[in-house]
Amino acid sequence: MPTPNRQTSHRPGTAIKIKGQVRLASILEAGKAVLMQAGYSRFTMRKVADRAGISIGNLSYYYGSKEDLLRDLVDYVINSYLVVFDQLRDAAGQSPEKQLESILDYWIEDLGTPETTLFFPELWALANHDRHVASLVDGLYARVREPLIELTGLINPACSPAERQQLALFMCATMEGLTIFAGNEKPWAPRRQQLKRMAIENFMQLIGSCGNVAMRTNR
Amino acid sequence: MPTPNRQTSHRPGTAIKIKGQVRLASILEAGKAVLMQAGYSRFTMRKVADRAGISIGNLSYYYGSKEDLLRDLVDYVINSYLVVFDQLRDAAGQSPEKQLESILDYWIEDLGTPETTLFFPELWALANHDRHVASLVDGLYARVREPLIELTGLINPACSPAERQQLALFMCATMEGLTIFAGNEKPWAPRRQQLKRMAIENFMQLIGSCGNVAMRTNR
Amino acid sequence: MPTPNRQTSHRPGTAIKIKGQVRLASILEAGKAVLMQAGYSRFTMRKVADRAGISIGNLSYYYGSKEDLLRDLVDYVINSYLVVFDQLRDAAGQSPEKQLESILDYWIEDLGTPETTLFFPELWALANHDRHVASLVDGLYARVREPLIELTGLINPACSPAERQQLALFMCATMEGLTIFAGNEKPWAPRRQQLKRMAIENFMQLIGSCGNVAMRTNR
Amino acid sequence: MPTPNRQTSHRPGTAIKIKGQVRLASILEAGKAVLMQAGYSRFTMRKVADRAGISIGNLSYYYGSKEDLLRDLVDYVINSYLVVFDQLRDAAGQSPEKQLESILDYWIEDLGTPETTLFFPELWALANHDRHVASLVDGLYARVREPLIELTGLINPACSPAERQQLALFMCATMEGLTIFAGNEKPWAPRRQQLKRMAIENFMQLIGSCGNVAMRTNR
DNA sequence: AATGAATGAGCGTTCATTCAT
DNA sequence: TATGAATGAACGCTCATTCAT
Repeated sequence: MPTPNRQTSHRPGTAIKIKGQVRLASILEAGKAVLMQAGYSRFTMRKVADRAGISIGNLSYYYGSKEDLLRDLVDYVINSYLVVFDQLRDAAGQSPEKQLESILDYWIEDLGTPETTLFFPELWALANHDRHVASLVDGLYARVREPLIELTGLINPACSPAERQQLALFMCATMEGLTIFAGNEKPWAPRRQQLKRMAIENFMQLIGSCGNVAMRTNR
Repeated sequence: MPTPNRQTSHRPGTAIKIKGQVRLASILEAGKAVLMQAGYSRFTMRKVADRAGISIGNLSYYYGSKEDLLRDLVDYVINSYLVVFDQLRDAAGQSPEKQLESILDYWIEDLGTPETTLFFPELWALANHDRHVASLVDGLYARVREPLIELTGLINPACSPAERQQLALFMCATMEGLTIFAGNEKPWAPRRQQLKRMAIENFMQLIGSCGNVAMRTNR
Repeated sequence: MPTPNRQTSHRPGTAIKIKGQVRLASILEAGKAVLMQAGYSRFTMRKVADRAGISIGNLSYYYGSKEDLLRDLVDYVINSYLVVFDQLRDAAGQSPEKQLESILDYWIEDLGTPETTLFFPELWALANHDRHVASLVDGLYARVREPLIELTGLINPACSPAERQQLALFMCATMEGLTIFAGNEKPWAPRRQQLKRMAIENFMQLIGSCGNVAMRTNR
Repeated sequence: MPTPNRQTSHRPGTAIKIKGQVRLASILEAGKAVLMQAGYSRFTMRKVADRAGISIGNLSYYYGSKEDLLRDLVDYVINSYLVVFDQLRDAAGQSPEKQLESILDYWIEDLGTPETTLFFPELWALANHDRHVASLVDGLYARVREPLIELTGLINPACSPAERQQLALFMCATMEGLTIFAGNEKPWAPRRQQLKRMAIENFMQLIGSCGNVAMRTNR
């Protein structure tokens, strides 16, 4: 499995020396914090520069435009999620059911963190207005579905590839939807564990019922 | 079932004559269009005024601040969803299974419209940074869950109230999550019908398995 | 002594009926309050209308422009001072010294009121940028000096008319200067009585020394 | 005697290089000119920027708010008066009477300049609505009274400290009051020299009569 | 690699003013 | 007389961006 490839958008010729690379990282971390705390509508170059402890002039040296910064930022954050997801996948070694359960378990715990609760809605809204962000988001979810598709096939070999993809998408939808209701400080946050159990049991049943007559009609 | 109550935030003393009320409506429609097309980060008073065909001065006459306009706008759009949802509920007359199916059917069709696809992600992002919007959104979903909870109880009387609430929330989460993946012009839009069928079958199964031993443990 | 003539600037054709005259008076009172509390830089038609309990539209019916309102307002307030001053003058009947003393006494008490402390500095500043206000202010002080000039002549007949005018102006200057330092809530307000005594004694001495060699040279 | 301390309110991090300091000075000069010519009610950031020959953006770079600019401006102008006043005090070397006379002479000449005639009434009006300006003005006059108090004591040692303070305040009041009547282009401007002589003689007499029975009663 | 200085467009908002009713 | 509705200019201020150093 390949390490996620980052597509950097910073100004060519910058971030060449080590100091520059460190600075770049601090800018992206600052940008992430600002985006999460303020939301994209109040996401400004000044705030990012301030939080990174540099001047706006210097920020402009690395990112010639706000758009470039945003894209790099989205790419950066998405990749950090992918890295973790890939690690999760590698650290398997158990039955496919257990592996799936552990992925879902991690996912639902993560969706309860402030980072994920705040970041993803911004991402979804952004994707609706920025094609580049949309394609990054698509790429993220495609990668996230990969282990789901794989494990679904292992759990129930009767599942066709198309069914497995749809199942993976369905699980994704439920999990992302739960972010809105059971994310950090959300009304259903106290019931997160029960929702987790319901999701896992439901998904297992769903995978099990795959290949049935009902699911094959009219497709 | 009560008609949704709108809490208007426009400047007191305005929208008193018919002309003003008409204008107010046109402002809210314009605001909705701008919010959907441009996203909240590019949602400006001038754009709303332009689209409503009035001057900024006149927009300010009705809404003293952007915040007021946004709140009224969110309230207005949310209420228009509630109105439809309440109609859906009233137009029942069939078996609870069919009623649930028709709600889900409507829901998934609606989530494929540009309006819903564009509006809701903005709402989720906004709710993370504006308490007032957050409470309006909470209210919306509470109302949306009502018929779900009711029908779940009719379909499977073995379901406890707590279970029914959780089930309703779970269904909500899945549907809203599908907006991101199968909304208007989204990658999975062509598979919307299959996803609909999967959702309905899955939810029926889920409701049916309610009250089982597996779901009752550790709660 | 003539009653002060008010030069009204309200729109011709308005304030014809009694209701209109009453309204006009309430507008002027409202304007006075706004000017004192907010200062001219924050003196707005809206605030005046609000305080008068009418709409801006109706305020515009009476005063076609802010400038007109301001002029009428200044005229109105100035006249109210003149009315009191004239009463003071009429209610004399005592020795000229006592009369002068009673005028100065009233003056220094008045300068301690919030109205006078707040209104006059606005007037002085306004007069520097509005010729019309300047001439109204000049008229006010000319009238105020009249009894001073008269009494000075009665107290010390050796005073030439020119000297008497200069003396009256000098007294005016001191009193108005005291507004800045010993007006309402000003640092020297607690010492107002001592300052009053100092002023009265000093002016008496000054009037007494009029006609002396020292004051006549080089003029 | 300490050099007056300026408390600058410009945005931290600006005016660090020489160019910035020069710009700051030009802004303050521009601001002074605008305040004097237009009055505070028409004192706008744009006018100041225009007069300083810079963009509003750049003005905002130095002063984050109009309030900050105004405070710095008042502080700046007041300090320029204090600098001159302190020089006047230092350049003594003569009899206390002559020193006092030279201060009053300078004062009354200064009050005839357009700068002083226009600036101070704005200051008095401003002080009524802005606590910060009020305290700067209080500080100014406290410093201005210092040499007056000192010289009064030298001229008439019978004067108690309290009497000397009151005398100094009284002289201040008269001089500031004269600004309104005999300032630049004011009706009494042609009689400024005679008023000066009257003031000086009067103050000398007043100082001389200090410590008398009349002045000591009831205090 | 980094900064302070500068720009100009655009923001939300307020304002005096006008007008139909 | 009085109001609600409407305008458009101007306000203070923020913003992304550029540039010289």
